[in-house]
Amino acid sequence: MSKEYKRYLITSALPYANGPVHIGHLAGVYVPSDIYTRYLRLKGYDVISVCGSDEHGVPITIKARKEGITPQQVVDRYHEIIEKSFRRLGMSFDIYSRTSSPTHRVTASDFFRKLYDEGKFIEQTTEQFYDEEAQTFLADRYIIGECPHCHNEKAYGDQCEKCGSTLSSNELINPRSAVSGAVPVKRETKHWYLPLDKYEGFLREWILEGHKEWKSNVYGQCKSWLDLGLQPRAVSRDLDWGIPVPVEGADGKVLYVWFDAPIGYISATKDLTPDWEKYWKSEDTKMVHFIGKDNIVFHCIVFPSMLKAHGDYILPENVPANEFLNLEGDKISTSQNWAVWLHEYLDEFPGKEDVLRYVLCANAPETKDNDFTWKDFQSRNNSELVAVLGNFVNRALVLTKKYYEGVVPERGALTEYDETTIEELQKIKTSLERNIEHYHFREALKDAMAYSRIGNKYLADTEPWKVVKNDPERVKTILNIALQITANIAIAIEPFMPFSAEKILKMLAVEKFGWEQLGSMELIAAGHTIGEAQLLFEKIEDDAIQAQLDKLEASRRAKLEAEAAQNVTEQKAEVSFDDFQKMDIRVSTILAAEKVAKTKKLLKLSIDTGIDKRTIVSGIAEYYTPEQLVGRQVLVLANLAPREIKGIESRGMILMAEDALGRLVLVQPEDKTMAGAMIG
RNA sequence: GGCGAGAUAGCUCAGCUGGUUAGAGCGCAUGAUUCAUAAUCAUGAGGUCCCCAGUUCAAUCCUGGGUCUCGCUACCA
Repeated sequence: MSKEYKRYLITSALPYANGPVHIGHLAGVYVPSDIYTRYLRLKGYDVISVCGSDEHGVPITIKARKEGITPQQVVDRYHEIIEKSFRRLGMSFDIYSRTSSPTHRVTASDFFRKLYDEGKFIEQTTEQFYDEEAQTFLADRYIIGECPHCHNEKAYGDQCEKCGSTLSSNELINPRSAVSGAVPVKRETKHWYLPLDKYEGFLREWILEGHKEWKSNVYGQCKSWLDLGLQPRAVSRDLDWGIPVPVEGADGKVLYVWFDAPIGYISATKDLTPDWEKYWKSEDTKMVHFIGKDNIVFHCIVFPSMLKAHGDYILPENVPANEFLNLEGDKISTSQNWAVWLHEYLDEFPGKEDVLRYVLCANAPETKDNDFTWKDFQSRNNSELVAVLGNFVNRALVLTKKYYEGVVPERGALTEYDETTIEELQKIKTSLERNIEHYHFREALKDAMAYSRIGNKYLADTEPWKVVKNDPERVKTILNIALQITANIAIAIEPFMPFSAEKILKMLAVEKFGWEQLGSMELIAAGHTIGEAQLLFEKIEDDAIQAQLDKLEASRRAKLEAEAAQNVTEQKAEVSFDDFQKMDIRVSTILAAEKVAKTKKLLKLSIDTGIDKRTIVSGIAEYYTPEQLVGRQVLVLANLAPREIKGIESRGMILMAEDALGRLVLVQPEDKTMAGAMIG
């Protein structure tokens, strides 16, 4: 696939405007996207990079309701935070737009209308829950009820946050509206569906045959979906926040957020340039979507089907999706406040934008989920950026100041060693380019760092501080070369660390170079006077790292405590003593335990209840191994009606305490007690 | 259990379409050095390339089976 392209269109997943951006977003999408874009620009290509806030959808309306403000106020707030923090990090989007913009409204609306007019949708009337008091249809998220699995009273219609089950609102026990509290009724509503199944053949051909070079995670996911068979997907919703469905009689209906969001790429381009069609409708444009793995289905299956249905637009040439970044061993979680937020980082580490860019690129989850740790952050800063890159640049500059008052010396005859060094230096370029063009940014970054490593080695081997004593002419050549290497570094690191690249240029007192000059030994003329030397990076001490670790721990604990306090369920209805007496709870001993085959959570336990020996199946395999359990005493509700689980008759229930996170802990007598002892 | 992705040095990762002694950075050890932010440079230690079987003259790479990790999904009194 070595097609020649005339221009590039880079898109980065639209951040959802219900919260700020964290390092997971950056490592997965934005840092790689910016590296790629900056590289293409340096090469002088016609390239535009578009992004913007995704501002519609139910979660934003829920957040607004919770805070007692309008959805527009929610998105205004986060749009500003996100845009500003992106800019501060040096994200070089040509435009950062938003889906609540007028252009987008028109674009998305027209897009829908064209497909509608051409009969590309299926219309279907279904029954949905309706809140008669608030006079509105209720999305699954807006319905609260009792979870059929764990009996949590506050389960949502799409998911129970306590036990993690995926639900549909029909399954909820005692459903009620989150809006008014009213009992919802079923009412008919009409929606439009995009028949994805009709595009299966096209997608198969296009992806499975035409794009075998896509990353294995992306290709594999696509294949999986295609093999499972695609279903029509609804493109509208009953909601009052979003883009109205542009069809007569569709009052109260908006475009479903996944339908309108990717069109945001198009409207952003429109806002950027009147020439937007050139980027979206010419086959000689190369479009690349940078996304995280959670977005693969939309960008590889749904959006291409939409574009295909529309007919005027080109398709992405590649979709280099990254995996997820973990933080200190745990999943990044907004709700548990387990994250490093970009805007906070920028405030707490002023002037260290490039350090974050560097670490997130060096550690990007390109092939599998990866872990960000503050210790690694510190180590990469101190032993790579400071010790290798910053140190070399500083050495070259300080030596020049010291020996020549900052005037670039003439280069004389080259030794064989000089020649070898220069050759080695020039070899890097090919690898660096290939790696960036194949989205191997981590490797590309190593290549970029190689210039400094070679520089350090060159100085160590040529020892100008010694040679200067008896062969000052030779030192001129050495330092000239060292300065040329420094200038090369400014080019090579620009896509990755634009701030530092700029600093180097300023210290050298030269203008920005183009990519094609990489490898040249003529970047700075002899006789040129360089500027003041300053440190590119500074060491990060242990206490700064510890402060971050403490902060993480503290914020998570605070969040957990707050949640736990909220989640203490109300006292149940009063029972009589007789009711209680009906329950036969006994101290029992676990005799044997084994995992139930083909399940993740179930253990089959042999129990001595004192009355008899029996089998109980219990869902605690995630918290206890069979070995831990054998011999332990537990409390068992013995006279619970037997129930068959996975083909095993379970007679009784092991009593367990469940914490706010749904973790289970066994309840057991404080001292060893006779099996069969009654609890009462 | 189903689907997808992974499993290579203490850590984080490269290894293109199978081919002689499996690589890099960090960390560690020893030595050199002092221009430089106690930075640098050299050398070294450290690997049953998850396990088993198969295909092949040859397998880290291909095939089959298994184990473990992550994500989605199912089950979860």
